[in-house]
Amino acid sequence: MHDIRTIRADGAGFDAAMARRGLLPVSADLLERDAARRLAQTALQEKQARRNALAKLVGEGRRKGADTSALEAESTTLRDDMAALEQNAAALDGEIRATLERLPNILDPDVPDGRDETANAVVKQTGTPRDLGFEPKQHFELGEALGLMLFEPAAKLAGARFTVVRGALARLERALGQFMLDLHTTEHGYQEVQVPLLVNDATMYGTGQLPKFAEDLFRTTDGRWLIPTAEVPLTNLAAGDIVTEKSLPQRVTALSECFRSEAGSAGRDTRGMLRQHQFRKVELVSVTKPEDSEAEHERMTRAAERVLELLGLPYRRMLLCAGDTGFSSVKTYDLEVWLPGQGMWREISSCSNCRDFQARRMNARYRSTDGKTVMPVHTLNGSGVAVGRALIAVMENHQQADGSILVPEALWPWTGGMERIASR
RNA sequence: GGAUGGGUGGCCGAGUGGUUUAAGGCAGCGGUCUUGAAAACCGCCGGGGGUUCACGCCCCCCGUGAGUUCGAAUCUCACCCCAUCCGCCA
Repeated sequence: MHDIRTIRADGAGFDAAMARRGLLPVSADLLERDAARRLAQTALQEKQARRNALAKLVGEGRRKGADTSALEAESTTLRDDMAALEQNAAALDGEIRATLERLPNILDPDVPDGRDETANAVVKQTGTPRDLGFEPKQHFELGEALGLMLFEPAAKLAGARFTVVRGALARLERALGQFMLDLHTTEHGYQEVQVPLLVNDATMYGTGQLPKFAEDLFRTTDGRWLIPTAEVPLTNLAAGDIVTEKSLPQRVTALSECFRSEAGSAGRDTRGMLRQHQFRKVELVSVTKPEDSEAEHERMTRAAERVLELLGLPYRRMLLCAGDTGFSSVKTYDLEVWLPGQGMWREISSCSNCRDFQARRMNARYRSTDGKTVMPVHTLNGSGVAVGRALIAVMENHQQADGSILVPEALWPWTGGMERIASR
């Protein structure tokens, strides 16, 4: 949510920022309504002041036993005028708000121009795709051959975009999640949190899923929403709070199920478990002072990269272009992992700095140590990393010619020493 | 699902129609004292908005929304949330 004052200060600059997102100018219309709103509000407040004064006079008059009927009559006539002005101001305020809450965040100057993912920039690459010495298989070929990754039963139970994983592969996925969680809590300073997977409207609004992206979400019959990422509950932990400057930064992480309707991606990635209605993800969320968010963004992205490095997975860090950067983000790094079976780099993590955009929506603030100012915090979120996709990446990168899969050594403590997954 | 009790500033908590301009405490900030710290004492100290070059002045906010009234934290209605007990339940 944008501060109308920044638009007042530089409407042309704001329009230029929105143009980078491919949006038409809105500042002139907004400022016109803003001026009208303030006019109505000022007039209303003058009448409220008069009413307050009259009420005081009536009170004093009655105590003395004086006739106050003239004062009361004036106050009564004020009421009608006030109601009209109040309605006018509230309507304009609602219109301004309705526009503002659907406008995306202002992009960081670092973000390259571009309409889609083809304009994303490679920031760096770590590890190189290895020549396995044989024709690599895709994860679902490996999984089905092992008899441990099943799509027919999932379709029977729930439909398309679900997967049943069994046995050693199920254990491997569980190990991946535990490994990531333990890494971030013990080495990267994040506190583990268990969060609700069902949340209310206000929570979805706070992180920016609502009101614009309801069609991407699942809704329950009692009006709640299934979280598409733990970013939603983790970030909203700060909603409505004023915290002390000293308590920042706050870093939290959760391993959670995520639910996405995948509306609009019909036909994409239909084979395998790359794009599911339900998947697990370890999420990282940081709340910082404004001046710290940029450094925190790098730090968080490094934390996610560390996961891939320890798993021996080649990856590259992408800086998303204007057209590919999400609604709430000013700057996003995607981590793309190499999938030998697919022969492609695929997203496995996305780390975003939202600055004060979500904080304003959810009214999350901090008080400076000198007690003088209260300001919105900055919020950041990143996958650290997607567990289901990590399972795919481990399977495809560590597959052997015989169709077995070597378990990365980093996972052994969580796999009970299981070092290889093979059919038996 | 049923019953009862609640929701007041960063936190706790008083406040049942008009000196509430929301008491008091805690925390925080500044100061006195001290080698330093603590304690004690003194002062400052909620949020949002309008207006003003500024000082300041004004308006709104006591869970949310309607209503009654000259006037509402206080009265009425609806809704939301929390706690406890009962029922059901992993």
